[in-house]
Parts: sequence; C-alpha cells; structure tokens
Amino acid sequence: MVVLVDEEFVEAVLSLVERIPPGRVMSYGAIAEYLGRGGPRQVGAVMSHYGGPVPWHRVVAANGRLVPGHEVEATKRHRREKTPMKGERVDIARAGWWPDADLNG
DNA sequence: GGAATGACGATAA
DNA sequence: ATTATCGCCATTC
Repeated sequence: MVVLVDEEFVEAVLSLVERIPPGRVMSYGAIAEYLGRGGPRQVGAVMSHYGGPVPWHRVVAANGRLVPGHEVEATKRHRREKTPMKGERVDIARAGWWPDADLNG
C-alpha cells in the first residue's frame, strides 16, 4: 500500500519522536509545528501507520490525553519512566519537551 | 471535483 | 471539569 505520501515527512516525524527523551513528551501540534509540515492531524496519521517502532507513548495530545486505543499501554510505560502526570493525563506543563530544551547547557 | 474521514487543537457553553 | 462545535490539512473514496 505504499501510501507514502511523503516519505520525507514520515522520516522526519519518526526521527523526531525517537529523539524524545524518557520522562518527556511532545504533542502532535508541537511536532507538526517543529517540522513545519502539515498539521497535528498529519502527524497523528503518520504515527497511526508508521509509529510502531518508535516510542509513540511519548507523543500525546495537546491536552495531555494519551494515545487513543493504547491508553493503558501508554500509562504503564509512563509509570516506568516517571513521566510527570496528573491522573490519567500527562502534565504537559512539566513533561512538555522541545528539541532545543536539550541544548540548554 | 466533491464529500467524508482522522493517534488534533482551540473555543464556547 | 465535561460536552459540543468549528477549524486545520492531507488522504481516501
């Protein structure tokens, strides 16, 4: 099914998700914003089709909602990574990560 | 080309 | 805090 509309876009998304460190998360919008290509829906679409081999559980909705269909799985993993959370949701205010955030010395 | 869909986001009530 | 609606962007039928 070669639905690779933009292999480059897929690579960029997966590559970025791989860069998300443990205990941190990025929202679909943040990823789309960083890449500057498409929108949050496109990032989510890529994840649903090619987000298998990457730490998808570190990608959450802007409101901290975990990945639909894998809420339990994602929650378990965050518990292992000590991700800052508020009940069933991730505390984006504390766990929100950005590539530049790691450059800060 | 047009309508419907989707791992989203923001706003209104 | 929760539910409902509109907007965004590209894919799919």
